[in-house]
Amino acid sequence: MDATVDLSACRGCHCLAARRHARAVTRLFDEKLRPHGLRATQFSVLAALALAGPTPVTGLAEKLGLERTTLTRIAAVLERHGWVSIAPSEDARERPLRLTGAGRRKLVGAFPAWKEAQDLVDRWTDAQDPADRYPAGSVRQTR
Amino acid sequence: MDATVDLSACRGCHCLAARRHARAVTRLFDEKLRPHGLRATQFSVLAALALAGPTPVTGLAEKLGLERTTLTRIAAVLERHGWVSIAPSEDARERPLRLTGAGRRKLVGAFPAWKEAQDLVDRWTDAQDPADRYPAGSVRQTR
DNA sequence: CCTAGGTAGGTGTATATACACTCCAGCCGT
DNA sequence: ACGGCTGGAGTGTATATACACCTACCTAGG
Repeated sequence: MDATVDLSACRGCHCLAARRHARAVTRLFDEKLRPHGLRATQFSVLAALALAGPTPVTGLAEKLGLERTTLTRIAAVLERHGWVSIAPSEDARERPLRLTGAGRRKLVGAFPAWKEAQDLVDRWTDAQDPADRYPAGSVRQTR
Repeated sequence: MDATVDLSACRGCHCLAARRHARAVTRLFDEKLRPHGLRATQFSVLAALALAGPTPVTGLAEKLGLERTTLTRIAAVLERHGWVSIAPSEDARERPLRLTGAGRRKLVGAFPAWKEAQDLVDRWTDAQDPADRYPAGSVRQTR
């Protein structure tokens, strides 16, 4: 019963802009990391663990700004690959995640690829407007 | 064989920042839209269709900056709810997506909720630093 | 007409994401 | 010691996301 709403305001949707930007950047990082068998999210978790040392799931999730339960699933994949393991803890409720040797090697090996992607995005943000207006598709033109 | 890599550079990862930001913003929009039974992504698609009229999947995906196959899945959910349908086309390969009456009503009904979320993010970006450094969790403090 | 190639779209599979709910372990008061 | 409470973590379910692959349809050349 209300056709007077001005839907054109939706063109400036912050959520769409943020998601679109994240998707584009993620596709680039995934592309660079693919030869190493790592996804962008997985790289983030491994890097966070390398920098912070063994960390319980809840704390790590907060650090990364994602849901605790999401990190649980991501950690399961990383464990399956042998890149992280559960560290012992005095408090049996905690299950600190710890980078394994294989995980550290994987991370260090993938670092140059990560750096490449990171530098590419640096150059984009320098060249383009400060807002995050990456035209759709421009991200993949590197191939 | 290389422990000399400076992993601390990963603290400034553009991909993590973009994803973290998108997750936070999405959680807010989802929270506002939840009473209407809509997700942020779904709202985006409905709004895009309302503004552009019937559009083939590929074109709409480009407009929204997401993978064509991703839009296929999203569209399936929207169709299931009766909010979009396949419009006829001369070219039988194309399957233009079209907003249904129910879809338009759903969209218009959810618009105020969307606007609320949009305005909230406006205020954040005005108040905070221009980069997108939302401290983890601050997004949910509105509850 | 008929086939080769290109275009529009869907499927299989895997991961990412989050909410609601459940479970287990420690803690604390009586 | 027990019983409830709280905190840390996992599960069930649904959607989002993308790549590799597959199918259907048009169109141009023969």
